[in-house]
Amino acid sequence: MNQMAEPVVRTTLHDELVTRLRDMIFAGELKGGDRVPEQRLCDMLGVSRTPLREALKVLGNEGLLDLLPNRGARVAVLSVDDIDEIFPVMGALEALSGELACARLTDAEFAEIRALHYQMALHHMRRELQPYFALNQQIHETILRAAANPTLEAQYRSLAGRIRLARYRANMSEARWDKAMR
Amino acid sequence: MNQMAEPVVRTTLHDELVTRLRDMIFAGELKGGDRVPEQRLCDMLGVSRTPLREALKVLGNEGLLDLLPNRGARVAVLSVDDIDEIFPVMGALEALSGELACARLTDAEFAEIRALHYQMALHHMRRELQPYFALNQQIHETILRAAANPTLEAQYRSLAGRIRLARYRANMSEARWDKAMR
DNA sequence: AGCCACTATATTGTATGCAAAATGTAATAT
DNA sequence: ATATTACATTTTGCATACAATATAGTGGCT
Repeated sequence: MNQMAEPVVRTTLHDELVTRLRDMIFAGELKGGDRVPEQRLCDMLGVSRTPLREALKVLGNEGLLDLLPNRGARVAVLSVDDIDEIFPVMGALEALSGELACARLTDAEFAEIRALHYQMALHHMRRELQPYFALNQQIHETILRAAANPTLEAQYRSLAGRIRLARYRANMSEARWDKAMR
Repeated sequence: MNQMAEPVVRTTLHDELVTRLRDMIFAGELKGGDRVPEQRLCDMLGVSRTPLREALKVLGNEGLLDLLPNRGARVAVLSVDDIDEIFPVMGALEALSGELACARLTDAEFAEIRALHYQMALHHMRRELQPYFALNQQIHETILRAAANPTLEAQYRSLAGRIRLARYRANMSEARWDKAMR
């Protein structure tokens, strides 16, 4: 027994459904404000209502769905106020993330991030929104991983997910990543 | 119709159960590492397993319970590493909280907090743990409310709840509230 | 036509039932 | 006596069934 056995990935239906539904929301298959028709989803996914509803409760708790008693779930819609509320919190978490990461990063990794950052600044200068956001996210992911704090990661991802509900995520602006980077 | 009607508090069983179980965990009726016997709880609370299980899923997602597939839920136990992981995140949120609060506090409110803070320092000096923690929490609550950011509040409370699972919450130390206060 | 009451339908909330998996126990073998 | 297997019991996961609430459709009325 000198080889580590494959960890058995035994999963439950509702867990699967949580991630599945999350993805559907992010992919826009379930759009903001839409009702979430339980029965239809059950048919689509080939499961019964019980696990699906368990998943809905979890997503409701995460803020991705609004759960109205007796009136079903709706995909959350973010008002401008909501966004203004979430951004500072994400900012604080990013700042901490950067702080923790700095203490652990090797020079090589740090250099890589600097390179990504430089490239991102370039895209920004050229107003190339799409690549800019892609790099931006990649940098955050890298820093977050380097911070090596699963709690932080979970909290951040949760908020990032909510923000993704907002169609326009313009001005995830410079001031913030400067701060996040140090 | 010149008087605002009482808002109808129409609640669902699983929502009720989420808060109920949370309280039971905080009160220590369900202790760390214990199995959570579904059937027994159902009998105690007079509900069926369906809403109870929905509540368990939510609490699992919050990190208060560990959900083991096919093996039930256990009240989460926090390792020292877990705590070390959570504290910096809470610290960051507290810092933000203080920052936001400062921008909104009236002089009177600020003075009140200073008074509380002074009193707390006194308790600390005299090594009166119990009153110290009580005041500490009161101050945090006040600042949190003053920050007027429900998202921040929710995130913070979630972490604070997890921390409450740890029996010894010694050294929620000075360095932190200095920072949180400015 | 527009508005209200009423009925029919659909959707949600909760309870129950059943199969699969895990836990506990007793009997057997070493 | 310890370890191991086989069996009985309990517990979990999921599906279904039933009751309560909301939605929508219809007809009558002003």
